[in-house]
Amino acid sequence: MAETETAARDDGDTAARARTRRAIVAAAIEVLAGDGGASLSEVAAAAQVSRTTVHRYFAERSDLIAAVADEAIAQVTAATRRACLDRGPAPKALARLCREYFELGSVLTILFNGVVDITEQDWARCETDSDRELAATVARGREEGSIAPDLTDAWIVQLVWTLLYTAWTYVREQDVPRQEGLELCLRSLRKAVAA
Amino acid sequence: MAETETAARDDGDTAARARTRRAIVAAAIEVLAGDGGASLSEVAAAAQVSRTTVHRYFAERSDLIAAVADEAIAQVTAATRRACLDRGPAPKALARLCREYFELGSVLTILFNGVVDITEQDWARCETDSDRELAATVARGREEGSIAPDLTDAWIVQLVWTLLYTAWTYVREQDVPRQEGLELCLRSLRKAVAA
DNA sequence: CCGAAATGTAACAGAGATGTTCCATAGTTG
DNA sequence: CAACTATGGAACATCTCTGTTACATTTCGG
Repeated sequence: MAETETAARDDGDTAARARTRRAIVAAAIEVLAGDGGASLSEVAAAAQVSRTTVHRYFAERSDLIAAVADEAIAQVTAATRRACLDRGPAPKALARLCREYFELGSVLTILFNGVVDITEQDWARCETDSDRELAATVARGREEGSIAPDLTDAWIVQLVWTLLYTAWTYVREQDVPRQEGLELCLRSLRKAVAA
Repeated sequence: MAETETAARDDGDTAARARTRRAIVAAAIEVLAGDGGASLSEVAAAAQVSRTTVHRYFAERSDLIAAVADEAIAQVTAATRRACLDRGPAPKALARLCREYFELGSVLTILFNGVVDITEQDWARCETDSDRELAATVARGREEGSIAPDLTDAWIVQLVWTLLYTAWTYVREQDVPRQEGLELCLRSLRKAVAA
């Protein structure tokens, strides 16, 4: 949900093409979250489209990956906005952000695993605007005295992502209700960063 | 260090062959930690051995992967033993374990990423004896009242691995001293699991 | 309904990795 | 030295994935 227009439209697309393009990107996110090295055939199958069609929209594999990255970042940006990080106490804001990010599911995995594999370089989530907002909130909390002064911004940013990823893994592998995973994540984060 | 005999010897190996076999497995661990889909040529190059030689020791790729997995688990088992989990307060024991695991470096990454990719199934670290020991220590801490009663064993096990992985990533990406990453990891874990 | 747009099917060439074989060459050991 | 071991190098078939092309078929809007 919340597929706006970043990688969803190539401006020049008809409605039908836009639909197909989004279906492919969405399928790619799901498939690549499970296996970063998945073939285009698998993506095509997941999108219920022929491999040829995938190539019609994304000439090279890297083009699809780029679209996936764009879409993922767009979704994270939207989720960050919805969290209204500048409102209320910093710890509460972090919790709101986690709840929003948690809903992103596969997008979370894609980003955590370093844009799938983009250049095989595993540069993991490079600095995004969202990460900077998150870091700023952490800094605010530290000044307010609600966040531990001995933890760096970068560490806490990393920690948030890690805990979310852990929660998803936990839910998937332990076959536990989503909400339970999320609650454990929130509890652990709150205690870990508390002043 | 601590390469005992799990995947290092095929019993029937001369000293020379055992050396080569271990060099290949060690190189594979390093290379595959960086890229789970790395080719055998890359592994061979890293081991300073020809690709042919790699195939002499490991007929198929999956054989090498299996040897890597065995070696990784052996190292984790040894590290777990060194931590003497049954000694002292549970939180202290967990910290000792983290310090030991942290030293494993690439082995950590290999296991965290699900034995590289073994069957492409991303079954991530399945239950090992070490994990069970870790879980038992957590349970002990909970009974002693030193570990939060509202966090499940499985969650904390997952958390330990994730935090270690995060610490490594943090050190690598933020170009920060190893010890600083480790300390942040320990501090976060201690606070997160505290009763 | 008709035509253009969108998709599917099939085939192909090329790149890269795997796994195998054969032969040559170091190294080691008796 | 001589025999044996371990390794390197090159060549090969095979496989999978990628990217491209040509042609047939469906779909949908005017």
